[in-house]
Amino acid sequence: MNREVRVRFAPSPTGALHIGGVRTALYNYLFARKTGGKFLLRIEDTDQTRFVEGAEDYIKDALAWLGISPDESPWNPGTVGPYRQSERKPMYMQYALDLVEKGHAYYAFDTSEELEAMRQRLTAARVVSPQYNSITRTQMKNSLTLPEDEVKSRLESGEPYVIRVKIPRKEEVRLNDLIRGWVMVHSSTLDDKVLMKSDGMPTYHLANIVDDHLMGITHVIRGEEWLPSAPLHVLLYRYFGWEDTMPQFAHLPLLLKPDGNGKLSKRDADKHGFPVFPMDWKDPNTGDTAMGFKEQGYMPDAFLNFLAFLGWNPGDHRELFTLDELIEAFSIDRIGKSGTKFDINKAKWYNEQYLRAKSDEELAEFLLEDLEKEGIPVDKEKAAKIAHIMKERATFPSDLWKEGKFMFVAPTSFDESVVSKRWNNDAVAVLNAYKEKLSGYSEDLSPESAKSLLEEAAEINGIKLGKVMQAVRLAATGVGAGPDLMAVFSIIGKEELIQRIDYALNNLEVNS
RNA sequence: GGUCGAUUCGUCUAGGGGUUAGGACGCAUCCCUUUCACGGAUGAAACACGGGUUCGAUUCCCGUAUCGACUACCA
Repeated sequence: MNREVRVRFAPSPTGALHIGGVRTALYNYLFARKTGGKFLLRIEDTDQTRFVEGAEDYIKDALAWLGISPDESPWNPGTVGPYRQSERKPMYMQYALDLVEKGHAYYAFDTSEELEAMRQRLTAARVVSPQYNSITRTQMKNSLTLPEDEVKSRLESGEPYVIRVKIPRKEEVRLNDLIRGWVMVHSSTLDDKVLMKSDGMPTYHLANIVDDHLMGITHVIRGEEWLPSAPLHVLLYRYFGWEDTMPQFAHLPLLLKPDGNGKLSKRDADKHGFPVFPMDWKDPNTGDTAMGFKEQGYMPDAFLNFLAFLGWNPGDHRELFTLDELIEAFSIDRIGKSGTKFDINKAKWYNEQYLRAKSDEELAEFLLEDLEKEGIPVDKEKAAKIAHIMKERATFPSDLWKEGKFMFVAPTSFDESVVSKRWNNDAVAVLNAYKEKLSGYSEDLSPESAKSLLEEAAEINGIKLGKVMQAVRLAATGVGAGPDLMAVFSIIGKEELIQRIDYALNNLEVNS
């Protein structure tokens, strides 16, 4: 039985797509591409009370930003649609009924108060885990305990009901997880989960089995939080008679908080000042905006590379992978088992690697954008030159402007520690001489000419250039560190440089 | 509490019955250099614990501990 691989990413539109979800989508995508299969996107919106406006668009946009493109989705449907569970609503009841007919499910009429009372009763009786199961269902109001005609009349009268799966009392359920190996669970620890809710919508458990079956899903790659309910899903496949086409399961390790323990959450993001969402997300209910990797300056290829390595590795020492290379190298058996703590430093490092690999022209585009916002007109050629000397020291594209601001704006204040250490009579003498040399120089300043003029200025004063270099930098940029100074001079130009030297000479005092 | 899962440097991880336990991020030192950064070199840094099995265990088995997930008419 060699079916075409079909995998799905099935988020629910209840808010921004979490980074863990993005990684799940990525692994599904990589697996599909690697195996020549299909990657589907299915929206799991069976809980109408949790629907959040804009969440679906967010999922779509976030995946698009990263280049994780579904082969089938609500926006480019294939032949097994619809791709939103809310739109598939009419399909589910017949399957639930089929299970009732086969004796694997039953109607239950208990109100939430009655359920609560049951739990309290069991807790009081010191039952360790109060649940609706093979024991307790005999004391509840359902089609197993009620007379047949009463069940019928309740159903006909329109009384609200749910359909629950009837979990056998004693049975060993086993499943062979692609990542974890054999997992065995005894049915006595499972409960009679609700399959159909009283609002006529299926729960996740029913919907995902029915849809995965109908959509021809061959592999279910999802988060570890689903592992405990996986045995239930196996049982459902069996009850439906779909065991021979049951997908294989792969439960991914969780993404953990960087410190301490627990699942990575938005709270951690705020605490540590890094994003957990791919893009900015404005909560329509609170109006709060949560920051995204995109807006923080992470580039999609870098972010993807970073994400792929959170729980997976290629088995060799390579670190930098394009999407195509990831596809080529990917395999499920190289996914780790244990939870992965989130380290934003690694994300930054990846971003730096990708930033440096970009051409000066590409980076100039980012810089030009920022400059336009600041109202500073600069031509492309100059922007590219600046990008060239700045990119080795930038983490984000926005650093080009932030760290290179002095290229456009003359300093009006000077780093005190550098002033006190380096601003001396020698520096003043050299700068005065340099100023004159510059004034007498008729051509455009190149890095080479800037340097030779400076060397001359030092020489006529009998001063070694190295001794005053820091002061020269200070005068021109206001700080003691930065990219190659002669390149900077060439870029800002002769006139600007003279003005800056003048300003420094007039405003800085030589300490004795 | 119960069920399930996990456990190699601070972090991400490779490895797997006999290794100087490898790499990456971060950190430190040195080199390069007009500074910072980049780059290069070097260094500190790990098999959770206890029992087995074995000539030999970090690796296999069993416990313990710790951490996590799940335990809804949420997904």
